[in-house]
Amino acid sequence: MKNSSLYKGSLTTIILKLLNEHDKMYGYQITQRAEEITQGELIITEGALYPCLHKLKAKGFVDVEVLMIGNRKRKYYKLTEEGTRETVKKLAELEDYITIMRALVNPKFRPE
Amino acid sequence: MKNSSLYKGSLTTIILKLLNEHDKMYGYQITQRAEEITQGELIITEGALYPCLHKLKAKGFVDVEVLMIGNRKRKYYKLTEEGTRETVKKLAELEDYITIMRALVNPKFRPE
DNA sequence: AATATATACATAATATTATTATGCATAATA
DNA sequence: TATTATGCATAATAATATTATGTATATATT
Repeated sequence: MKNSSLYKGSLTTIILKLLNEHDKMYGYQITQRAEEITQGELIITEGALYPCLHKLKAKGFVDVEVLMIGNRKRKYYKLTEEGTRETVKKLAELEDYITIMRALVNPKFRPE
Repeated sequence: MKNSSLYKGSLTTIILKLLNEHDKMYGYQITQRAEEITQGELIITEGALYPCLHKLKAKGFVDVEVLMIGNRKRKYYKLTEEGTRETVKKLAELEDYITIMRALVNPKFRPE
């Protein structure tokens, strides 16, 4: 997603955070919301999105609810309690990552 | 490196930046310097390091010089001009990445 | 009415990136 | 003398994502 390898490994964190502030979301909605927030910068591909959602389900981090909208199905994902804890953990990891990368990249942020 | 998938995709950026401020470095030295700067947080494994250095060489981003230290060889890597341009590019990508992740994770940093 | 685009899910083949394990060898330290 | 540190390298495997493809309904455009 984006022509930078840096996004590799951050999709789960992104999805968890979006779910965390929307109560429940379906796959397509997640891609649209991510694009919206980043002003078109972050395109989540389906080949990455759906396997990731299925894995979150398998780990018990989300519950799934299928709704029919007209003749079309939507699969809504909602964080479980464990999923909420995982989100907190992932966000803390992101903070750590940014702190460390900042130190590596900018000598000003390095420890004495 | 570290128990977080977020680092996936950032090794090349890290190495380029370290080379950028050291004139020339050898592989083992890179791992030690990274560990030093991050106070032991960032462990670069050899299985990731050497293939990455070889790829930088193949792309013309570094020149290699083999020196014998006693009976032991060291392969020094030094940025080429193209490698320096690549470093600037990668650092800009890192800034963009951090900006976007911040927006995703913290509503305060989202565009209106 | 026909066609294109958007919505909505899913998976297979492939590529990228890294971990873990292994191998070889010299130098320093306990 | 045995362990740890230094120094390079690669193979097997795992994790993560891209690209391509498939299926289908809904909406907008010509």
